Amino acid sequence: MKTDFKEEWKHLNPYQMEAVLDESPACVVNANVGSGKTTVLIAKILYLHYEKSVPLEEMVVLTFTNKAADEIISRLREREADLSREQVRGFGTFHSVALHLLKNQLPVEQMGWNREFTVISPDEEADLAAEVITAQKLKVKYKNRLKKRLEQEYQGYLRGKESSRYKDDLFLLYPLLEAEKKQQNKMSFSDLLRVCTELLLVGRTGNPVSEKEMSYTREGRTKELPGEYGENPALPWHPQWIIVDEVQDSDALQIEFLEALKGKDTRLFAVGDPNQVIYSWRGTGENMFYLLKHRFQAKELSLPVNYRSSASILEAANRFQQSGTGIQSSRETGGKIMVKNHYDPFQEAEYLAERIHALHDGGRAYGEIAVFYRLQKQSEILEKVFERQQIPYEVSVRKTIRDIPVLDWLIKVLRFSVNPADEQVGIDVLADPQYGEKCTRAKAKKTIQEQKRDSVLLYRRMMEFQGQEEWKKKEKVPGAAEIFAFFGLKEALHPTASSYYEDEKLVLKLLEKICRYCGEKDCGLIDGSREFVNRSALYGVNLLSGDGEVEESDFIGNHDGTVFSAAIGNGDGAAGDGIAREVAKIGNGIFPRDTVKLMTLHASKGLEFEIVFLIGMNQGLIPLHSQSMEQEEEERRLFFVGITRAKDELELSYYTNPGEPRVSGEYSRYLRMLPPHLLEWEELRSEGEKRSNLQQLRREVQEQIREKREREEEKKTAVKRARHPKYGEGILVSEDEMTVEVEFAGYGRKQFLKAFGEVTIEA
DNA sequence: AAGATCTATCTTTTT
DNA sequence: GATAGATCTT
Repeated sequence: MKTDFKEEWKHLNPYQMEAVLDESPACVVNANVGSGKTTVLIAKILYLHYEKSVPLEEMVVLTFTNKAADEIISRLREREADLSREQVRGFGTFHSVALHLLKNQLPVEQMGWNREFTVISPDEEADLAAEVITAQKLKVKYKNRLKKRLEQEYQGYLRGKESSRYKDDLFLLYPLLEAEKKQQNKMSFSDLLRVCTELLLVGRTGNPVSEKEMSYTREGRTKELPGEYGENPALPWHPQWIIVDEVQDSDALQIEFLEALKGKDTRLFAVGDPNQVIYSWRGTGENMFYLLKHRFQAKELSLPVNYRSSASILEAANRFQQSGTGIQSSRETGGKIMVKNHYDPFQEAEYLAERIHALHDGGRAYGEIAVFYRLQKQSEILEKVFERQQIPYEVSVRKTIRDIPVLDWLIKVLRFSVNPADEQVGIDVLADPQYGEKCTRAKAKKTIQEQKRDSVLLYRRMMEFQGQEEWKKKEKVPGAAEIFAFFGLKEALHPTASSYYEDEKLVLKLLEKICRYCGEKDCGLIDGSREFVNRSALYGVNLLSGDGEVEESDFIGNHDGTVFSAAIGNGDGAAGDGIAREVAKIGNGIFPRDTVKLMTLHASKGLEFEIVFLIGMNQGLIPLHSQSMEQEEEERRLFFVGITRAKDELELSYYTNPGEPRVSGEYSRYLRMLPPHLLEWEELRSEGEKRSNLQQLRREVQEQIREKREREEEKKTAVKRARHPKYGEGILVSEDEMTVEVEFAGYGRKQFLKAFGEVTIEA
């Protein structure tokens, strides 16, 4: 085995080598863009494991996304085919590792939860908070922004600030909410990290970081904890190594988790790039990289050499590098960066289609080309035009199980089944207008609180689930059809509804996935499904596909739930229900399909392409209007991330007539910040802008986009139920001034004139 | 209940 | 820098 690495290490440069071999107590690596960060990370793990005989189980490898964790594990598996799940139990996102520790090692009971706890999403936490507010008659302002407030002010609460920003009862809500979560035996994302951190700190002595330095620990909070772990001598557990990827993205809670996890003999190795902080608006601190270095008195190494981009692209990027000593190029030359203007987004899309065709004819694969933009909605025009021009493309769209109503509901059924203490999710299931028991939330609550098992089959089955002795055994995992029948799902999915076939297929697929998961984990259905639903909460999830399988008309995504929904340039991409679109899997940054990739600048982070078009380089778009200096700096980093994705060719373009309210017809000042000798300007603005075919294109595309938006709006509006004397209860499909359209189970869709007043719509 | 005032959102999205 | 929505003031 060892010789393999010697061979591989020949390709490492001295900086990379130094990082791999470093064994300082704490080390942070300042890794420039494209400097082989992941290579170093993997080499380091392999080095420690094979050369230094550190068992993989003694390493905790933390990433920020599931995708990154999956990439590391799969690269490891290339070396060691029979790598077991157990061996890499410490590899994953901060949250998934915390979950694993809470489930398997830490005495979670001491904090008021039970080992069978489930994980809830921020949405569910906000819903629960709203209920607590009502029940306790709290005065909380801005309830429509509760989710955001809950998250934003949590740090302040933990740090012992006296009251919330708006002088209301929010800080009274937190402890009540926590009590309710304990009562219902469930944890939010931040609970996972916080509770895990606190338990790791229990009874700890001789730590490099004293508890007083823990910035979130409130006076008194730690004292409430029991002082020791009781009879378990293995605790507290500390790994030999902690390895952190993309450390610039960590937040305060994550740093504290690191501090708690790090024992006095634990070594810490963290890699990151302060120039690629583009998510600080969602809570990442600005200087986490240096904060970490300071906290752990870490040695700082750097990876200065970029192996990705041409010399001219790097010279441009260096003007936007905000920290560090500049990126060193590994390539001698590079063509100029093209700068072009277009009349408007339509003309630009037409131009791009033409250019891409030419590139393809010249031997470039579609998959080597990407188009980046600042805003999600900028993809619409490109999509329509590329469809017409027969350009195969994929757009990055985040899709998860939660976006598919029937699966969202099914997961909730399972969540309640494995944790009947979760009253809230039970109510969600029974009161679901589409798949539930056609009852109000109040009635569902009564059913659950009074445990009226006999009234509703579904409720009874959910309550009986955990009692199925057979299903506790690992050798008795049932098939999907058996579980389907057990819950009486056929009835719930309305066998006569037009959506039944699709729903049933999706449900069975997910159930099969769960059964397979139990097999892999070698556990019974009860434990397996509890773990599965928890993972699905953290995984954003698309767990519908097995690895690598790509089926037509299927719904497949990679592990972090990102799906590149594709249209293959053959007309209606958004067919039917909008779910079963043809979709391709991306994993590990490798795109199996030969398609042009369309994505936002944010989504481009971590990827690379031979040819990159960065469009909409207008003042007010790149950079987007920002109200603070910090935000403006982040816009610059975003641009930096975008241009450094390109290996060979970079083309920037702007509109002279953007046609959007906040976007100026001026080109971005960022273009003036680039060294002029690197740019080649081409004036494309022509009279062609008035070509009639282009005007027709504009009209048609705008109409299509308008329709698409309407359809989406329709879908978003909550499902309303309607009642008709003859057809009974149905689901409201659409409504205007004159008519209503209702879908009835068994009768299909019917339209009615409002004036007749036969149909009553529920509020 | 109207009118004044405050706040966040125009954007990006992970767990 | 305009606007929608919630909250506060009267």
